[in-house]
Amino acid sequence: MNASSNSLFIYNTLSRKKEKFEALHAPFVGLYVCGPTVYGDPHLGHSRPAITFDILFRYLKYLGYKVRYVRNITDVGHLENDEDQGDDKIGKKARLDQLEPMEVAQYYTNRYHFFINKLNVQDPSIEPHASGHILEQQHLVQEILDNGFAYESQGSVYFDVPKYNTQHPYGILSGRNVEDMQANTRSLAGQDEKRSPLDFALWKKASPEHIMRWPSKWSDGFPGWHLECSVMSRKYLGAEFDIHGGGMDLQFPHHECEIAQNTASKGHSAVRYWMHNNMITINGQKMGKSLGNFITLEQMFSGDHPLLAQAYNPSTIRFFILQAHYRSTLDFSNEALQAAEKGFKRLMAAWTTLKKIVPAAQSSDEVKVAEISQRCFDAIADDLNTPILISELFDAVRVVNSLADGKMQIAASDLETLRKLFRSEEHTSELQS
RNA sequence: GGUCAGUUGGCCGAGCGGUUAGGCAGAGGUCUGCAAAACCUCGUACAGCAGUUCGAAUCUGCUACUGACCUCCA
Repeated sequence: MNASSNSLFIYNTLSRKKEKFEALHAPFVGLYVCGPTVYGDPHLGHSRPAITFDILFRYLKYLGYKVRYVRNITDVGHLENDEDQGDDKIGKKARLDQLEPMEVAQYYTNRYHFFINKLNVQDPSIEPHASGHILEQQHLVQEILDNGFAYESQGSVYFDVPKYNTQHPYGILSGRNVEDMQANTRSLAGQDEKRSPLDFALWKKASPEHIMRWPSKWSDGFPGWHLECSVMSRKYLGAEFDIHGGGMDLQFPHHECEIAQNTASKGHSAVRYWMHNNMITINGQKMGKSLGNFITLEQMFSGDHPLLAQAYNPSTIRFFILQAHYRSTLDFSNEALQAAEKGFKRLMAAWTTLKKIVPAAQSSDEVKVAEISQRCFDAIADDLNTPILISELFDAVRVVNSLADGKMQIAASDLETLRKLFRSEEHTSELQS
């Protein structure tokens, strides 16, 4: 391995530039990724961050870092809408189905694990639940109150965005400013408790029918959604850590609020590198809960959905996702999935062939294995450029097939390099079916 | 309306100032008998207009269109 194979450049949403990754406390790396809200089955869109950050997790470990990967489960606090008075997603589901909220959360957590694991995604190091950190969340609310960046109103506590903004810029991650937002914010119903429509809930008093509730000095209630990630990342990764990932749709308001909460309590943000994966689209539109245009992973695997021409293997889906760069949108279509399926099969066939190749005394001139290998590592190091990496692998496929045809010869050392390359792809990209 | 992305060959999808990305489909070929499979070879595309430059898909400006966020969403 030479120098470039030991580095990593990451596109940091905060600076809008690719930056060389430097661990804060090498050899340790802290990685936090926003996980699912467990009130429904995981769909194709959920697989993107899971796979993207799985690649990152594996590559960091390959580089020799000891990575603590924290991915949370949101099982409380996530409201139906952001008027900060809607129903809790889990609680609503529980009431409708006459279940304990934790039954709902457990059921969908299990389902999430089952389907995401099929995509060959490694488990995170820690998977904390928001409901298991209510006390810590209350402490953070109190800290922010003590520092004067929040106020209590009728049993609820809100973050004071305009006040915060006088000392720290609010909107640095998503490129917004408070003046513009104030001019453009829609007036939502039922916001009389808030001083400004930009303020967000840190603690909400529970209405009588709200079944998920905890006692606090302010009221019987529940924590605001944005709180959990600030609290759990701090608890498990420290007040400052390396990488925070998540979907682009979480950039605002979720991650922006997280930064504000951290800064309001500790005086500084916690995260060094912010990474955001783009969305999977369907007919050019974001696949998501709100539009109801999603296809669950279960349906993808079974083919049981009107839009699916067939069932797709988990490995096909993983390959399909990795054929696009994580920061680009990726459009779902049967044609694209079928193309991925065939390409992936060809790649795997070459790997099978490669295992049977017998080495010769020396390599033919065309067998430039070291160069291909180097380009693969350069690609992954360049902000996880998996599409380039895959295109290099297809160059390797051509070499492998020529070797099998006896058109080229390969020396033992080159053969080992080639096998290692496919094997490390197996480890970093898990292309093996 | 505000902010930010994007528009690449039949389809998907990289590239971000000069060199063939890659995959799928398609065409041609090889495999001592046909077909299939497999493998090999081939494609000169970058929304439009103007500009900068010796040179632009890549930089600048304008126009058109699409999308994301601004409300829950990975």
